[in-house]
Amino acid sequence: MSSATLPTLRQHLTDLLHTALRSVAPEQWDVDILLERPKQASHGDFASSLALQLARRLKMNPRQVAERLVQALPSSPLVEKADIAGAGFINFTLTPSARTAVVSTVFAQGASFGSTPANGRRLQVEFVSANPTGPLHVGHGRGAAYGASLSSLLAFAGYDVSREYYVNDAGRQMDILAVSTWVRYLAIYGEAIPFPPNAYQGDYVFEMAEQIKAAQADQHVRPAAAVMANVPETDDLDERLDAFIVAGKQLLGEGWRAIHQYVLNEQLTDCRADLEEFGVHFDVWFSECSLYDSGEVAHVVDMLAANNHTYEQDGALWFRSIAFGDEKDRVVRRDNGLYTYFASDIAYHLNKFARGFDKLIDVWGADHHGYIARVKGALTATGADASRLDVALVQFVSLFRNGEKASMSTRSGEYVTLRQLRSEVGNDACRFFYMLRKCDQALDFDLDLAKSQSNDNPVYYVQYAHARICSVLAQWTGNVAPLATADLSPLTHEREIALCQRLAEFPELIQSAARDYAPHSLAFYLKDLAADFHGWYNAERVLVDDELTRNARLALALATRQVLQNGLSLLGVSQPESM
RNA sequence: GCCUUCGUAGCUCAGUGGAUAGAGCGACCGCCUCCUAAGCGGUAGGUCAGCAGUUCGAUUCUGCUCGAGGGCACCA
Repeated sequence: MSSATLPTLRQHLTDLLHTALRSVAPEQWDVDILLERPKQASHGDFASSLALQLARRLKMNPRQVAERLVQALPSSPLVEKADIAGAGFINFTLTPSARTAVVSTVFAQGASFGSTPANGRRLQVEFVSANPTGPLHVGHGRGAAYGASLSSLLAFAGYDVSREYYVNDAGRQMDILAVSTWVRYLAIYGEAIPFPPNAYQGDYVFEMAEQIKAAQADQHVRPAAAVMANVPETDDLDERLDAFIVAGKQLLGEGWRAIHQYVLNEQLTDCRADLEEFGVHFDVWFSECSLYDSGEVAHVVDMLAANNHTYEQDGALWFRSIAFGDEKDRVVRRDNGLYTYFASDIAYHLNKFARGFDKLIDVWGADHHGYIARVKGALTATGADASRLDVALVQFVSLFRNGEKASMSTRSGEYVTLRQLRSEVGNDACRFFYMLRKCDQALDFDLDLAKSQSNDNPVYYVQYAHARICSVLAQWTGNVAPLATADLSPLTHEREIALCQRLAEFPELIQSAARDYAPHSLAFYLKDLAADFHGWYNAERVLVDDELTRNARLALALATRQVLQNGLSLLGVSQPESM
């Protein structure tokens, strides 16, 4: 059985049905022939509902149609029989050699089993893109795990994938972090200023203040009274905070830039290290500032204005978003002359398109969903093809501690960081746990469960299957290479056939998971694969005396290990040889 | 009010235009002189939120109702 046979098994059966169809009902040649893998073993390896689809069009009894189709079915060396069952299903049962052929295929293809050759299509996945204003929290962790697994999956499925992090280094949030650090720094020098309640409160702000003191000494110290002189007495907290920022810029001059640069660099470095430790790598870190420096933001706004897609009102410049399906128009340039985040985001996406990607995938938090219409609208207005942008919305993560929902405010500093989670639960369990929900589903992360009962995490179940196979192999002293061509005919038990079927599903699973941007389905597949293996392992011994049987079972075990490795590595989960 | 994600076993969640809707946890009963018991086998547990429509067939698609989360800034 050649390695090329397996991926086309489904196609082969489809061709057989097509031939039969041309003979039975030539005028229905265009009917879509669907083949599915039945849930029940008694329904064969593949099933088709073609007869049910045709019955009405032919005004015939579905079972009658099925009978004619089966009679017209060409014989195939891969098909043992084609039964008619139920209302008119045609159930194909493969020959034993066709069923076990997947084992040889896995041996032949190894780490690339399940992958698709490069299709030449370039694709960009942008994810995490958290403001560099503090440590990543467990919500970012979900985006990171999802984006990384999705990227790996798409690359495995043949796309040329670029992973990108958009660094919001231009906005007010960075100024708030800088001023937060400065106020803490002043406090160290005894210049006590009431800390703005809406500034960043986390401990890392104190640490950065200490670091700036150590590196730059007292050059940024100004009298508290001088700072407070700039801050109006008002209950508007945002207004007060902005006044602090203005005071900092005025009193410090170049020193403000130094602090701003320092905290940005510090947070970005920390963020990158955090993600790399989590096995999440980015090819490009794209700076929002660079869009301003290059003039791209101004250019895109001018372009929109030149094409009459904007108007001025209340001193601000508005994009006619309604004309492109949004629910209201949106400001691109504020009355104070500054561009909005929206403006730089339009420029950013145009920049992405200009880089030649066939498809852009943005991974956003669910709270950004209202943002999709305006971004796509603006892209359309500039003449870009907005359908080339897909947005994957990842629902929220809620943390539960002692059965109670934990606070998750970045500003207040009361949140569990990704680092804490990783150190308490472990990277593998984290990566896998995040993939146990589809991204549309809100994730309740029970910290107590994840910490105290981490052994219950399904990731260990999957890894354990891998370790068991390694253990069997270690006790067998033979040479692995010849197993590639082992006679597989001794693989006749129900569990062995089921395991082979599961292995054969892997390439299809990769395809559908990539198509649907659904890496979670890979996690569920791996659980199923591990279950099939554990069941077989308990029922049958691999290292039996009979050489033929032993070699066939070793080959099946090794093929299973290969698929576990291929799948786990896509999810960024390690494959320990012993546990 | 509008947009959006959900509603499936006691709990947490998969899944599908098809045949008898699944897993883990929890409960109960079993399995290590034998390749790792972080494992396996079995039992119990369901009005797939509700109503209507499309269809040969709907838990799946469409519409409405009810319930839960999220979003509706000259913040990012």
